[in-house]
Amino acid sequence: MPKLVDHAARRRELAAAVWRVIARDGVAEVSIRAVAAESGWSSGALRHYFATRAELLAFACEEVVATVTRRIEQLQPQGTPREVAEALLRETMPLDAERHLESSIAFAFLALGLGDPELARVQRAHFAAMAELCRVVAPEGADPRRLHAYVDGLTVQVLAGHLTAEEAAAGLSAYLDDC
Amino acid sequence: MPKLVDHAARRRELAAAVWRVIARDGVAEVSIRAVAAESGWSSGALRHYFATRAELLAFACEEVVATVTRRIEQLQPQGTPREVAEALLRETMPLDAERHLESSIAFAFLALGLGDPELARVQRAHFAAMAELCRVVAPEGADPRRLHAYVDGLTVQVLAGHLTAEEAAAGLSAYLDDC
Amino acid sequence: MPKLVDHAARRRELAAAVWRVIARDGVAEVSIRAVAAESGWSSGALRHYFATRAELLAFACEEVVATVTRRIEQLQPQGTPREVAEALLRETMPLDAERHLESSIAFAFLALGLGDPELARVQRAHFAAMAELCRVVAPEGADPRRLHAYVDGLTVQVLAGHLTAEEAAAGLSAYLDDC
Amino acid sequence: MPKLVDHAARRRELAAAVWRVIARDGVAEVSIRAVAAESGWSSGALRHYFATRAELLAFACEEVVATVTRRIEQLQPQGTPREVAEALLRETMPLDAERHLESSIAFAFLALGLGDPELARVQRAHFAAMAELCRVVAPEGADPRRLHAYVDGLTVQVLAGHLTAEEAAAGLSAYLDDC
DNA sequence: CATGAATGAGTGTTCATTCAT
DNA sequence: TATGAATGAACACTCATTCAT
Repeated sequence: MPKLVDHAARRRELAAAVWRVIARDGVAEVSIRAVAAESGWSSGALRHYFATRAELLAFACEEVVATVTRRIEQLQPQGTPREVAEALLRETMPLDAERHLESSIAFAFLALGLGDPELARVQRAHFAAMAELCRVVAPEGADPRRLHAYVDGLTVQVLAGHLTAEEAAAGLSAYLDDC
Repeated sequence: MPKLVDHAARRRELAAAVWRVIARDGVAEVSIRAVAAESGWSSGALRHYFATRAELLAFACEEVVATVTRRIEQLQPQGTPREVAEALLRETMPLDAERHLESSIAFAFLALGLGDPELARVQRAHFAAMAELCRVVAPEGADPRRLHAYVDGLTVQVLAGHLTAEEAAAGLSAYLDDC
Repeated sequence: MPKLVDHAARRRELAAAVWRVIARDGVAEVSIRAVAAESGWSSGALRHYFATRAELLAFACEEVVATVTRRIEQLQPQGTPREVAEALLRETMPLDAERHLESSIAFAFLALGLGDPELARVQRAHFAAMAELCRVVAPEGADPRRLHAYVDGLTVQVLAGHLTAEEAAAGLSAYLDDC
Repeated sequence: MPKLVDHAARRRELAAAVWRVIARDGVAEVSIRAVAAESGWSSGALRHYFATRAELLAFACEEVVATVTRRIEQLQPQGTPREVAEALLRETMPLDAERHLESSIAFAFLALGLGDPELARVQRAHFAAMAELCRVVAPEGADPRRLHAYVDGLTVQVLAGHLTAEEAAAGLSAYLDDC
């Protein structure tokens, strides 16, 4: 009997290594060798779990989105609709170190995806999920699409260093107040 | 008598070649060779104007920002404050082919810049200029920072294919109406 | 009770997989992995029957020769000596799909064998067997070595696409007529 | 002014390195790195003269054929038609070290060419040229195609180690005598 | 100023081989 | 016996950079 490996778990482990490389060195530095070194496996070993670099990147991108989605689905925020909306939207924004990492990875893939149809597909699904979330949580009378664009704008500005996390959080809070 | 070359003009010419490569093949395909071929110069010739690839990229990024800035400064839109605001902000958004190209280039650099301090510096200047523009044109009583984030969010969503140019333009118009 | 495996049969089965790979993809594409996939066994399983890739190739080469030899030995062609000669020699030439496959495999190994002593040994035995066959079937008064060289020349020219199977067959027939 | 290199000469120089690798290590050992090492250039340098490995191989193959062809065209053998025929045909056969090298290279490419259309094209041209030569020199009443096949058969048997150079030469001589 | 030759390290990918299970 | 996980070196090819001319 051969040694058996949980492929799905190993793929997630390798995707996490991709994230760490992106976070530390930037998306331009993601190479098979760099991910192998980061994960502690040999470069050949990655081949058992991802046939190509593109497949690895697509999965790593999908996993970021899935991670955020899972977290939001498991949250059962209590409170007024206004409080629920703020709690859920904050989960998607780069307001602490972990969420900043997630957002910067998703953002890096976004730029990469401009030239990669497979990544583009994953990302459109991501935007659609965010649009749906905004539709659900937007206060009565507020335009969920405007909310979505505003949240995305805050996110970009935090990632680019134009806003601090606190400024973005305050912006969101004020926006919801004004609806 | 030495041959005299207009360094600044040549650098702009090469930056334009960078843009064309990004637009056609994606930011991952920008190499010295590709830019040399696109510009019609030899790869060695680029060395006289940019010491390294990083320097070339930083300048190409700076030039995108400068181009948008110059265009806005030269515009003298007529009409009500509301009309002026919309006209100027539309100039910064990917609403036609030329502006879409500019925005996607700036956006590509943005993702790249997450791991490159020099690019990050250029981009922060860009955000600061946009913030200033929003401060100037925002309707009385409206929060210019909220406007800025909203416009950036619309831009990202168009680039990612989540919104069409028309939807983004309509969003901006409605937003200004509501202020 | 241990599981019993007919090693010789398994080795022949794997050799046949090698042939199919050569026929479909060319000799340069013969890898352990490709043969494993083609045969339906795991790559590790091949290790029990062939210690190295070179050993596998040598056996696959030997088997081609042995297959042709067995077929010829089992034939009991009827007719005049002239008819017997033609029938047996045609068995060795790439005149139909199956024999073309055999010949092209033997030929591929021949080129490979120029740099591999083990393959070279197998191939010299092959030439010796063909020489013996020609000695037996050559018409009285005809030089069996000349016949052998002529048949080999026809074979090469068919494999290289210089002659069609029909032209080669006609050449052989005319040659035997002229003896 | 840049350093200028005679591209055609450099390509021939690199093709010769390919030949030496084939002669010493076999056709399976021809890699860009091996040719680079054999030629004394860096692997990157080869890229200036051949865009891909396939291009390098095709040129090296073409050059073998061209070398033989040039040598035959420059020969002006004296004597009877019988003597001229023998002299020219001997030039194409592996009867001395240099010609053995040439033939073994051409032969190695032949096996490779079974799976490479570009090489196959070069080789068909080679066979056509040989067929033409045989048509020109074949004694009156002799079948030039039979002569061609016989010469090719002798060549294969020498390369495979089945015949010595002397035996092949004697075979050719006797064949021409018998026409 | 401009060229293009040259380098050598880098890329993704493939591979034969080893080995614990 | 058989599996498939794992390694690490090899492959073709691309690249930024250097430099003699």
